[in-house]
Amino acid sequence: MLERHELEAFLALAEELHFGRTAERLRVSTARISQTIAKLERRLGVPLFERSSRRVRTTPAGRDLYAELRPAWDRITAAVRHTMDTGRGRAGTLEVAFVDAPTGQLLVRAAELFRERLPDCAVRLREAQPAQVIPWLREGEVDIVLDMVPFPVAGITTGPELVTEARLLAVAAGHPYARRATVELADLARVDMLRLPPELPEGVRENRTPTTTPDGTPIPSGPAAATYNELLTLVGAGRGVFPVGAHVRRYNARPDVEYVPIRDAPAVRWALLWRADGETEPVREFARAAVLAAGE
Amino acid sequence: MLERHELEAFLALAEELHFGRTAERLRVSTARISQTIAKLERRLGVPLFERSSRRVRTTPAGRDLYAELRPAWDRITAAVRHTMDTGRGRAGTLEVAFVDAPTGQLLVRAAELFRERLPDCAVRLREAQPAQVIPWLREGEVDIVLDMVPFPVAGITTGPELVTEARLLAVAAGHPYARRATVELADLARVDMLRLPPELPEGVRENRTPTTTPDGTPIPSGPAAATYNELLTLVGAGRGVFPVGAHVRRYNARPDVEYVPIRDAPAVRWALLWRADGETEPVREFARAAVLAAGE
DNA sequence: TTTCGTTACGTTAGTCGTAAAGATT
DNA sequence: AATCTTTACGACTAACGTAACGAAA
Repeated sequence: MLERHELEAFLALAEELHFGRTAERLRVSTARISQTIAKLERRLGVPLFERSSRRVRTTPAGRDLYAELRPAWDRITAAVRHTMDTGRGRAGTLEVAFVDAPTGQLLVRAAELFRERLPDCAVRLREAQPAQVIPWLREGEVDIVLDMVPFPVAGITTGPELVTEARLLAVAAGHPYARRATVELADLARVDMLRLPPELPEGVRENRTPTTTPDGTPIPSGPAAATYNELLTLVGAGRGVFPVGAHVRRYNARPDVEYVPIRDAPAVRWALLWRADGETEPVREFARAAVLAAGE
Repeated sequence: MLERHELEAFLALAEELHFGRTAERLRVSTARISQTIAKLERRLGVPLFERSSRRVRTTPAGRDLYAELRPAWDRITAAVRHTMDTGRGRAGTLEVAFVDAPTGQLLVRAAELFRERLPDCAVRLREAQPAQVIPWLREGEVDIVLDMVPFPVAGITTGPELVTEARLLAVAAGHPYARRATVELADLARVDMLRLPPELPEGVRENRTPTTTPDGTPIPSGPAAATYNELLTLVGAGRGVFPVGAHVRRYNARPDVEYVPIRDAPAVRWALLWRADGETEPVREFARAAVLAAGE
């Protein structure tokens, strides 16, 4: 027994001595920390913390346990990190994915620069669908993904921003907006916004496809779609609109879709993502190479 | 990352070098070991084992990882055990439960003997319903339960057998079997067998309330009930029959229920149960005391 | 043909967040 | 009254077993 999440909750709480900060640090709710610690104490049969709503302190048993657990757990995480570093290191294969086909171009250049620095580490480049990004990173299916940010997901690190571009609205060629030079966020209240798949967390979806205009007016929802081709096909068929980055104008020109700048929308930002505990030397090196490639 | 079950699967497989034995040792299916290791290797990006259907060997990376993880994990488990021992030890409270009221008598005597050996460790005795035994042990709500065995549940240890007694069939006072000196297992095919709650695992329920006679004839099922009082009430109301230990004849005599020995049924055996990783000094001491109390 | 590891799939335990309640200063 | 922890509850992830499959001797 003694699950990983219990161990980490105990160690973090013993250091923070505050449920709220512990929860924040571990990116979970305070309720979860409370219940995790309570269950652990029941199982061990010993109170590990004295707490009131004002003060949290370790008991002697908690102090002793912490003194043993902290170094042992550090040793385990260090060993795992070392295994990852050497295994996927200079002789392994770095798995890199991109979410939107055109942005993949940047990664090809990055891979060339990367190869000069770590010639023995191969790079494999593939496309990921939006809903695959999180499970693929979590399961180690890929090491790095180039995706839009912000990407507020626990356990996933956002690397340096590589590209910033204007945000355009993809609309059907025959749509009234298609003839305008620009639109505004407020205009979205009068069109249907296509949706990303429900597997994506709320924070990510809201950033890509807002549900309200800046003044709070709801934006109607259209159908959901899993891939960019599906989305653009739906746009072309007049089923709704979808915000995209400016590069699609060049890479995804289609007769049935027009792209209109959204005057007051925040820019589209692209960055590399990786598993927080998967930050190996090749990952860091690839991130450096990608920054160089983006600056060219 | 690196969950407890992954860590233990890795360590066990590195020692056994055999998926089947590893699964058996950890009390899970071989399929689970295979998938757990595969996922771990994907996340680390390194093969940890070379395997064919004939031979399993560690890779160099697996060997190195094992050398670090084994001592660190041992240190963690030892620290947890030490915390449990001292916390619930000589100055704590041992939580003991029994499933069937009359068998609780034995525990009262055991608690007296226990107190002579560990005078500073209090004993609290309570009754548990059949469906509570597993969650109560798992969550540390109780440390020891006196229950019928066999009790084939992962993570729960069966201690020494304390009592063996004849198995009787509880039948309604007016039932034809009530006038017989004995019945046989084959006779069960012609009555409704009351059922224990579905939360109980298959192995435990089948032992208490068989679904077939020895020659494979199905035994009809009656309603399920959660407590012994409910069960006996249903028996008295003619809703079905239920196998019990001989002690109920003395402790649960009721006008509406008769108890008839089942000539060819295995004896009812009682033993202490505890969480496999909750075997603290007080637990071992209480088990010794219970053996002495049973021998009186 | 037997033994052993892997893949596929449906089930369920247990972790999760939200929200409301309770406690302490 | 404000701040912090605990309890309650419904949702969903992911670990689980069964069973069918595939590979090696």
